[in-house]
Amino acid sequence: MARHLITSAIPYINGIKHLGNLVGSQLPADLYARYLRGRGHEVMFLCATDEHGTPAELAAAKAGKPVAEYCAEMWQVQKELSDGFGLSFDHFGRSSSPQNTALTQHFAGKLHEAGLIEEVTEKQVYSNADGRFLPDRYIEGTCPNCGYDKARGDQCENCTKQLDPTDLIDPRSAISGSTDLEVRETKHLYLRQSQMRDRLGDWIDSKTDWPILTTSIARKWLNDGDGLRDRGITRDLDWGIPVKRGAEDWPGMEGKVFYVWFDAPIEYIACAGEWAEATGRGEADWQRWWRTDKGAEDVRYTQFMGKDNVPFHTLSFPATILGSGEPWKLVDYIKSFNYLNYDGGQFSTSQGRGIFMDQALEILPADYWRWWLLSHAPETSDAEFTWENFQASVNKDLADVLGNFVSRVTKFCRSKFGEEVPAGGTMGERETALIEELTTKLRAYEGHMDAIEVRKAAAALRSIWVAGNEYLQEAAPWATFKEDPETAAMQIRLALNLIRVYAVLSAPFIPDATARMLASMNTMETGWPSDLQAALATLPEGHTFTVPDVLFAKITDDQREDWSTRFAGTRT
RNA sequence: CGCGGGAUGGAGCAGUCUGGUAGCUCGUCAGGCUCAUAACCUGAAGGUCGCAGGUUCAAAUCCUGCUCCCGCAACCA
Repeated sequence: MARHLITSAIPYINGIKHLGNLVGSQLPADLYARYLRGRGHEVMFLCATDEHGTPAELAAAKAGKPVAEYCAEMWQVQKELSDGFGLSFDHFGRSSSPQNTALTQHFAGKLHEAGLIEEVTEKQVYSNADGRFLPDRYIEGTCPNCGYDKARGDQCENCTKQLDPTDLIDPRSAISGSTDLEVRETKHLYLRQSQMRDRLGDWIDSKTDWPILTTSIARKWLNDGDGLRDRGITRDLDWGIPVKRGAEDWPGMEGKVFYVWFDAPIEYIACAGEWAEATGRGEADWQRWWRTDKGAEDVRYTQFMGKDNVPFHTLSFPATILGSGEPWKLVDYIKSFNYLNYDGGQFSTSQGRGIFMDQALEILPADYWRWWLLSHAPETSDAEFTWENFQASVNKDLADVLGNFVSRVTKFCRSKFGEEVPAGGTMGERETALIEELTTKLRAYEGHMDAIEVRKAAAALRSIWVAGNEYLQEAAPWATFKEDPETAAMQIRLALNLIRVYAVLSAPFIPDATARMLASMNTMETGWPSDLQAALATLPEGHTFTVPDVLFAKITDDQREDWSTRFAGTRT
């Protein structure tokens, strides 16, 4: 038994997440966590909401609520949706927690002691009407290059030229539209990542088993241009973690907060503290996951995220940890994902384009989404959601292959033997061959899951399901029953046991269906069936069961067309 | 010369690192079965692997050039 720490990129607080967000981090992380628990490992699976920054303030203002209240409400909403999708976090925390506040300030203090913090005075655009400094992206104006009148302060979307806010002609606030802007001097703290370039580079180079997507993005940032740049870790905002070094005030930094990307990854650690508090545990209980001097040296730490998050997890966060000089656990493996597109374009939170977590659960159970998203996870390139593909995959895999297997076995048994595992008969060559074949397939499934090859794991699981149908076709208990009821009983006994095995193996992908399969098989035996021979004899002769309702109803053409139309536009 | 990912039968993908008769799922067609959610099982047709060169006995796989798609480009997170 090993110990696994798993974190998913923490979703931003400013709204309900879409399926693209879900499949890029939380869902595959959950798959892995459930699998490892199923194999009997000790798992700590953490996630949280990322609550700081300008977008949170603006979203709260739009909702007409104080930002703290808005975040608390949205945390609740996201928590309920993650429960709805069966995301099995040990704790779903908040980056605005007291634990994260203290820890973020602690790290800043340590980095300061190590000489890795630099104070920089810079010029920033201030909007008098909005009463706030504006990030480059929130300044609009006319592009000096192409004349596009909605160019942003960081880049013109029309001609893609990179800009400085001061380049813009007739600049205005993207928030209020006000042109009453001025450039003010302000002081900020920079993390001297450039000092740690070699250490980070060596560390990345040592990760030869990481996905290409992960390491290539990291290397690009390390080597591009002048190399890794220092990064501002503070902002002129009201909502955030006050800038302090440890418990002490930071002279000259009054009224400023840490940059959201500085405190967000630290929440991975703080979240464990929140977990300990919420479950009545002490410091040692969470530190044994995070401090290599306090029991975490045997922990394997795996992070899940979309590709846009990679630089912060391969460079900025490790820079924070390494720079602190303290023995915090560094990530062992980073699994990153490309993007899921929706019907020819991007999912978009800001434009309300695509399917959002709440809408998804309104129309279909979580297992449908979990199965499709995971079996089509954008691992090697961007992937695309289409209703046609979704309907076809779900109907075939879940309804026809798995659901129908459960249905045909249980109904046949009920009609010929009653609702109990039939007695009699002995296994023959065909059964030996089946067990051998299933064992091979199971080892392949385990291999892909261990390697976090999500799509391959889904394909392997599916082929395990298919083997059941192939066996039934060959054994043909409906025919055997006429001349040799004892042998038919053995065949069905095996098939009923196979349902239980399928339930256990499928749990990481479709936990709700697993629960229903186990309930109908009237069993709580969920140990991993490493030894299939033994596992297929778990339900004894005479064990009662019930025929379950249809496990997965098919998606009809009418439903598909209806949803396709309904989700064609943007969310209102 | 900004960086990275991708391009394989109608659709979605694997195979590329470690060259050696192109594989999987869906769809299509044919057959079988009749226990089952008109489900299941078997078989077949269909691709020369974005384009052009090169290396080699042999290239989807290695090298060179090019085209197209997607993302990123550090103060959005």
